[in-house]
Amino acid sequence: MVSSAYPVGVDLEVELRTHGYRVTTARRVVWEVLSAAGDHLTAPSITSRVHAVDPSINGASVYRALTLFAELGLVRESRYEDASTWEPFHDDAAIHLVCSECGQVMHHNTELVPRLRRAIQVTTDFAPDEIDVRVSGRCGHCPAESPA
Amino acid sequence: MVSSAYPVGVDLEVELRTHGYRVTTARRVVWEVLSAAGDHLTAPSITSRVHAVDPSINGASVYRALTLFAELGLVRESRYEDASTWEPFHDDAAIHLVCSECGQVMHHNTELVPRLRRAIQVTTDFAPDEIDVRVSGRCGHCPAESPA
DNA sequence: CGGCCTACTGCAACTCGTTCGCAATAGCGT
DNA sequence: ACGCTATTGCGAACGAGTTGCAGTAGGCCG
Repeated sequence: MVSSAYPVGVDLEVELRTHGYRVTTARRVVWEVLSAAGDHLTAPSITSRVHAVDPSINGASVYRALTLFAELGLVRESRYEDASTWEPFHDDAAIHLVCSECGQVMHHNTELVPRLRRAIQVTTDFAPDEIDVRVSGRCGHCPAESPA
Repeated sequence: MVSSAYPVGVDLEVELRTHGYRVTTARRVVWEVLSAAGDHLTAPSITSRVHAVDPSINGASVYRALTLFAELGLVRESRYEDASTWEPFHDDAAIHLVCSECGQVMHHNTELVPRLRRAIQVTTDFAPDEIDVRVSGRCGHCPAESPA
């Protein structure tokens, strides 16, 4: 249904109106920034990108928009390293590969995640909802650490 | 060699001395708190537990101790929800089951984690280091949500 | 066992991401 | 176009985490 791996095709206006929220400039710009990046962004970096588009949008409004989007299930907030990051919501079969050298976050789909979900359901009395997998390591573009 | 599922048997004194650090009251107390809990604790809650034992220990020292322990690989810091939590280091075959009702964090071991590690190694050019799996959901002790 | 060197601590001020209250503004239904 | 009110911008407040500095205490050496 969508061109990229992300569900960026979500119609923000419809989504907002359906739930009785107004479509405002601030919300539109924040959404544009998120969709354009398609990846993990920290709130401060979202704010600065938003400011690049429209400096009159206040930082607080960015936070409010992000919080609202999260409530609507349009984005997901996750706490990685020293800051929280936001990204368009995606299927949680995708896991996060975080390079400790360059900090880049990649996504990887694996059927091990749904399998993990089933395993939990079967072997424990825990009812799984979201599964968040984060792998730290070194990506292919970063040189191997020189041995000590 | 320990009663619980955690490697609390790590000898802090030896660990510190080996690396040329001094064994101090602050460090000992912080370590006690971590070992006693054996589970995820936020920095503020660690601080208050430390204060319960010895109110003269400053919050800053707690942070410094935690940071040091992390460098020594004795504890792991992870960012969950709205705060960072610390826990005694354990094998990462253990995944975290976080109950969204009562907030309790349980651990669960599964061979799917090592398998996931291998899968990443084989199918990507990413070299995995730590794997952190966090599952939100509802634990067996919390009542099912009443249907809308 | 006592003294010295310096790692470590307590304190307090500071940074910075995030939130909140309130008056002004701008969506949007009519 | 008008008016109701959700939403914004602003600035102040908040809280976690950090830092510099002077005093304290760990532990090595004699």
